[in-house]
Amino acid sequence: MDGGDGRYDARARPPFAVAVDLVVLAVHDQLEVLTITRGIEPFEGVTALPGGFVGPAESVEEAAWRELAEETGLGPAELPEVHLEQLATYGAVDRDPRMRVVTVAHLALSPTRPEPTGGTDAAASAWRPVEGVLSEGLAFDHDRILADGVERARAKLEYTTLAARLAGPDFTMGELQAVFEAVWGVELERANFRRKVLSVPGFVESTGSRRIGRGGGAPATVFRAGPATTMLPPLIRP
Amino acid sequence: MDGGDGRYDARARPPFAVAVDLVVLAVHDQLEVLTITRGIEPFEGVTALPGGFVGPAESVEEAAWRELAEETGLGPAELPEVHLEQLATYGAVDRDPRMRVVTVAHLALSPTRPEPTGGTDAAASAWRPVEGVLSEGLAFDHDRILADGVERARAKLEYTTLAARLAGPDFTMGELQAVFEAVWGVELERANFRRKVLSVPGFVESTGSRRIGRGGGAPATVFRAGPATTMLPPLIRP
DNA sequence: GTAATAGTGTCTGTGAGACACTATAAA
DNA sequence: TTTATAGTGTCTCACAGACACTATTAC
Repeated sequence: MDGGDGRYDARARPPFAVAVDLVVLAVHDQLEVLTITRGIEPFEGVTALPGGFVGPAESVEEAAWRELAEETGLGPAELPEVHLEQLATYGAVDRDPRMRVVTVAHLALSPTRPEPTGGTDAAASAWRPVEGVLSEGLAFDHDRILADGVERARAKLEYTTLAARLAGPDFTMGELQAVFEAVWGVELERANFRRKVLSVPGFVESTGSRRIGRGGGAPATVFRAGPATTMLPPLIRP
Repeated sequence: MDGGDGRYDARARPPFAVAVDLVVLAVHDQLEVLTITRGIEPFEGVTALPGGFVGPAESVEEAAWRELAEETGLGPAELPEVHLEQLATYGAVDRDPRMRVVTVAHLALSPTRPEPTGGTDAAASAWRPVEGVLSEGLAFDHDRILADGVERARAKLEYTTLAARLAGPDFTMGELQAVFEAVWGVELERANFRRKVLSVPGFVESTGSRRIGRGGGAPATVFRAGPATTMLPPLIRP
């Protein structure tokens, strides 16, 4: 790790702070992201991603889960339903004007859109459409982090079964298709989509019940996520 | 980044060190990785990945390129031929027994296997087969980092044109196929492989010349890497 | 009735996999 | 000659995309 050259003295090193930032995505009608409005300088009043510093006694992964729980207000019962993975690390020298901060960004995909009552400043948290947030801009380098997170989510829908988690505890085939269409920003052919999803073993399971959607129409079979995690061959976006 | 809660004091924070570690891969006959043998405790005499600390005035990415140049001895002329990308960040509390170190691992793919004459301890650097290194074990959590790096490389060959860079400045179709087979550890069907590679626009370009390989046989067309970076549809490993 | 959604059937084109065949080199 | 590699041809099967058709609900 240090190249074995012996140049090692903890006190002599300048202070690095290590943080985690979260790209928390959910689908309502469009793709939405959990944002905060900063209450202090720098970037006071500007939209930013939730996050915080990694504590001395917690791993980076533990810090990400802790921040996720704090910002969403989700409890131990609902948190396991959220998918959390490391996204990338951002370490430009001047990305934070206050001091040297290296942040490990994480991507979270939530089946629901919990009211952001938790966290240290609840009123400043809000779910907002990704498209609007990206066009209006974010504090620090959070524009790029959000863009990278959205791209990761888009790519992961292609070869994993994560969409079934994003679609909620249960869902109709139309609702699952709507998740793909919202994340990818495209329209899919209904019949081919259904065939593909049902052809992947363990992607979805029928619950046996049926449900009628908003605009009427025939009752649809209700599914839940199955045990599979990957899709082979993938479902490639058009 | 700090959640806007104002709990901010650089001096009050415990010292985090931020490091970069490198998984440098090249294909000779098998898939090989650049390793060092640690000269100091902890893990003195144990195989490890090259790496080092991020300096106060350099970005994480700059530190990765600097370490890559130091460890491989490659100069400004050859370094651009190496593919370098961020792999993942490892932040367990006790991953380094000396102090809290968060390391940003990077993956490097080199077309050649330069003699590791550079670095601070040249004699301790060596190219070794990935399979053997993984079975013998590595210092710190470098086992997992190497395994993650190899898996990333395997996945990237599927949907990018990186194999053409790994195959060297120029290569025959048989040599390019050998790169895929070494990284994936499988055998591919020659005719179908050739057709697939040639069907991707910009994957490879013919140089016009021909070359005869080790075991004789008909002279083969020599190719070089083309401008394309992605493969659609992908070349999926069996 | 119309509009909207769910579910199924079917045709076509692309491409991967398997395998056969010819050509050109070294030993 | 044998052996090894390069290059091409062809057949089959899986699957994505497009589109048509019926069924069931709300209005």
